[in-house]
Amino acid sequence: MAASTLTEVARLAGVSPATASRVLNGSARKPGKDIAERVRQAADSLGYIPNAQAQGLAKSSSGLIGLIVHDIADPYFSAIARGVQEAAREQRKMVLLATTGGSPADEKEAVAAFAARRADSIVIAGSRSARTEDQEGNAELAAELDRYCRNGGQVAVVGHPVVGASAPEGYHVVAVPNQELADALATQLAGGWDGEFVIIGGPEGLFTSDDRIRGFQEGLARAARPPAEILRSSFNRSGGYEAGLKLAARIKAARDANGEPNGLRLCIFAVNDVMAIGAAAALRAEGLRIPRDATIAGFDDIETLRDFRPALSTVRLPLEDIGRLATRATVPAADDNEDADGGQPQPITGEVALRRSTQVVV
Amino acid sequence: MAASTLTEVARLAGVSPATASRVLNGSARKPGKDIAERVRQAADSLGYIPNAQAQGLAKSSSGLIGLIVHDIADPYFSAIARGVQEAAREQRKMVLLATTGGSPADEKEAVAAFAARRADSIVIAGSRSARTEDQEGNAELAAELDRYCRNGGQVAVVGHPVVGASAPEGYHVVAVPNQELADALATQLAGGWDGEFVIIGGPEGLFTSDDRIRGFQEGLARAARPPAEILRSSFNRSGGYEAGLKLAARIKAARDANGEPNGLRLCIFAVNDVMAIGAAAALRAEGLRIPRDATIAGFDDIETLRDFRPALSTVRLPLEDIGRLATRATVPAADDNEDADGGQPQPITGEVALRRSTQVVV
DNA sequence: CTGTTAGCGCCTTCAA
DNA sequence: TTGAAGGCGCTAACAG
Repeated sequence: MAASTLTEVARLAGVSPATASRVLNGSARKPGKDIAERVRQAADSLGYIPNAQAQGLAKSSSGLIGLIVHDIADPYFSAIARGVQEAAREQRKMVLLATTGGSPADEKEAVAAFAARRADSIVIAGSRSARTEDQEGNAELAAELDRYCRNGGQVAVVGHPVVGASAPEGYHVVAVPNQELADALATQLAGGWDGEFVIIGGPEGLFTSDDRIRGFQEGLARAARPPAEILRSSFNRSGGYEAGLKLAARIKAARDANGEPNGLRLCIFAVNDVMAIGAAAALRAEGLRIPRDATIAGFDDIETLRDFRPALSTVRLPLEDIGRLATRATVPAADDNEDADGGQPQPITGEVALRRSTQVVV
Repeated sequence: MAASTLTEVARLAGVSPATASRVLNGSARKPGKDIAERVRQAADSLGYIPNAQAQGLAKSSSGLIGLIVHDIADPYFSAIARGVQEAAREQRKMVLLATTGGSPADEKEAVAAFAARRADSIVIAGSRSARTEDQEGNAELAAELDRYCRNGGQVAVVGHPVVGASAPEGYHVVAVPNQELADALATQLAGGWDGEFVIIGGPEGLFTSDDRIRGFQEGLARAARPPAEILRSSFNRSGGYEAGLKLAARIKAARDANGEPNGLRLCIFAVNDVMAIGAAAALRAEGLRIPRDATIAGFDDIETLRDFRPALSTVRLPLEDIGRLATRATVPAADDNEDADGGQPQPITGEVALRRSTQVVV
C-alpha cells in the first residue's frame, strides 16, 4: 500500500494532474477557487503527501542543505548545527547531516553524497587541515567541491577555504578571526601576568589550531614576551588531558627543585575550551589548583562549559550565528539587502572573556 | 551546465543506459568485464554522480533516515545523534535532521516532511508529552506516524511510545528505564543521607521527567522516607537555575532562623544533568557550597559535564548506544541475529554513579 | 483558467 | 549478457 499520488488526487477531484499540482503546490497560476477547494478536499481525504523526490527530479532542486561536521556530539559543532538548522528552517529546507571525524577523504565522500542528492547547498564546518597525510584527500575534496559548484551548487565553508579549491561561483567562506582574537587574548593575558606562557595546541596543520597559536604568539611578541612553548596533542578533551598531565609533572618538578610551591608559574592557553577543560582536569587530578598553581584559558566559550569552576577565560565565538550566516551565505541574498551584494555578508566577531581561571592569586 | 547523466555515460561508452546502470550500481546481473571497464572509465571521465532522487523515485526508497530531536545543541540529543549517525553509516544511509523544540505539532510536520522525502525510517528522540496543550498535536503526530508506517515506513521512538499511536507493523519503541533507575538512585541516596529530599522536575506531563520523578519517589518510599517536594520548571539549564535560586533562598532563610549554618539540609534531585548544573550554579551564585550546604544529583551523565566540580552524582545512560539501537531497530535485523527476532533487540541499561556532589560532609 | 504532452534520471520488466 | 520500452510522481511548457 503505497502513499497516494497526485494523479489519484486529481482523479478523485475530477481534474487533471496539472491542475491538482497547481493548487497543492505553490504555482504562479491561480486556480479557480471552487476547483481548488475540491482538490484540497480530495488531497487530505486521501492523506496525500507530495513526493519530494519526484518534485526534486522535475525541478532539479531538492530543498536540502548538506551539513558537514567532524562530530555532531562535540558542543562546538552542535552549536553551529543549531544555527544551520534554524537558517534552514527559515528557508523551508531540511538539513542532511554528515560527520567525518575531520578526514578530508570522508568529507569528499560526503560532498559527493550531497551532490547525488542534489542538495541545494553545502555547509562545511570542520577545520581544514594542511597535514601531508591529508594532501590527497584535500585535493579530491577540492575537486569534488569544484564540480559541485560548477553544477550550480552553493558551498559555504566555516573558517578557512578548502585547500586548493579554486573559487568558482557559489563558493563562500565565512571567515572566523581566530588569529586576531587569539592575539587579543594574549595581549590581555600578558597585561596581568608576568610568568611564563605555554600553549596546548592541536596537531600541526590544523588551520584553526595553527591560526590561534600564531595569533597568540603575535600577541605575546607585541607585549615583548618570548614565544610560548607549544605542546601538540589531539584536538579534543583527551588531548588536553594528556598535555595537562605533562605540564602538571613539570610544575611539580619545579616545585620540588627549589622547595617553594610556586617555583614555576604557568599560564596555559589551550586552543579550544574542550582541551582547556581536559587540561584543567589533569592538573586537578595531579593535585594542582587553578588559578593558584597555574592559570588557564581556552577558546570558543562553549555554552555547556560556562558553569565550569573556576570560570574559564576564553574567547567568545558566536557559534550559532556562524552556522546561521554560513547557511544564509549560500542563498542569493534577500532583495532588501543592497549593500555589498555577494561579498562577506556580515563579518564574524568574537570577544575576549577573562574570567577566574586566569585571575592572578595574590 | 548540469551534472552528467547515466545516459551520457552510456553513450560515451557505447552501450545502453540499462547496461551502464547495471555496472555502476549494484545489480544482480553481471556485465561483461570488458564492457564494465569501459563504462566505469566513461563514468569518471565525465565525473558522473548518480542522481539519488531519480534512483529513489525509481525504486521508491531513498537511503534516508529521519532524526527528530528537540534541540541538536543539547548534549543529550547530540549524543544520541552521534549514535544514530554511526548506525546510519553502517547502513550506508544519510541522516536528515529535524529539530522541534519538543512541540508535537512540529514533530508532526517533521514526520510529514520525512515521509515526503520517502525516508526509509524515522527516529524520534525527544521526550513525549501528555500536557493538555499538546493533546491535539499528539493526536496529529500519531496519525501521521500511523500513515507513515502503513506505507511501509519504519519508526523508532526513544523512551515512550507516542501518545495514541496504535502499533502497526514497523513501529518500535526503545524503552529507557528512567523510572527504575531513578528508583535505584533514590535508594542509594537515601542510604547515605538522613536529611530532606527535593526534586527539581520539568513541566508536568513530560514523560521522561515524570518517570524519573515517580521512580525517585518510589525509591524514597521503600526507604521509608516521606515523598519529596517537587519544584517544576523548564527542562533545561535555566529551569534548573531558577529552581536553584528558590532553594537557595529557602536554605539561607532556614539558616537565619535558627542561627546555625546547616539549619536545613537538602538533597536535591534534578531530573537531568543540565538542570542539575543550573541549580548548582544558582546555589553557588547565592554563596552556598556543594556538597557542604546542599547535595545534588542529576540524570543522564552528560559527557561534557563530567569534568564539572564537585563531580555530579547522576545516572549513566548510554546515550550513544540508545541512538544506535533505535536506528538499528528500524532495520529488519541482521540474519545472524537469531534470538528474539523483532522483539526488543537489546534492552537499554543504565547505572547509578554516586560522586562527590552527594557526598556527605562531616 | 484548464488539460495535454513531454520529459526530469533512473531502474526494471521484457525480448532479443 | 545486452538493448528497448515503460513507468516511478511530478512539473513545465504548450495548446485549447
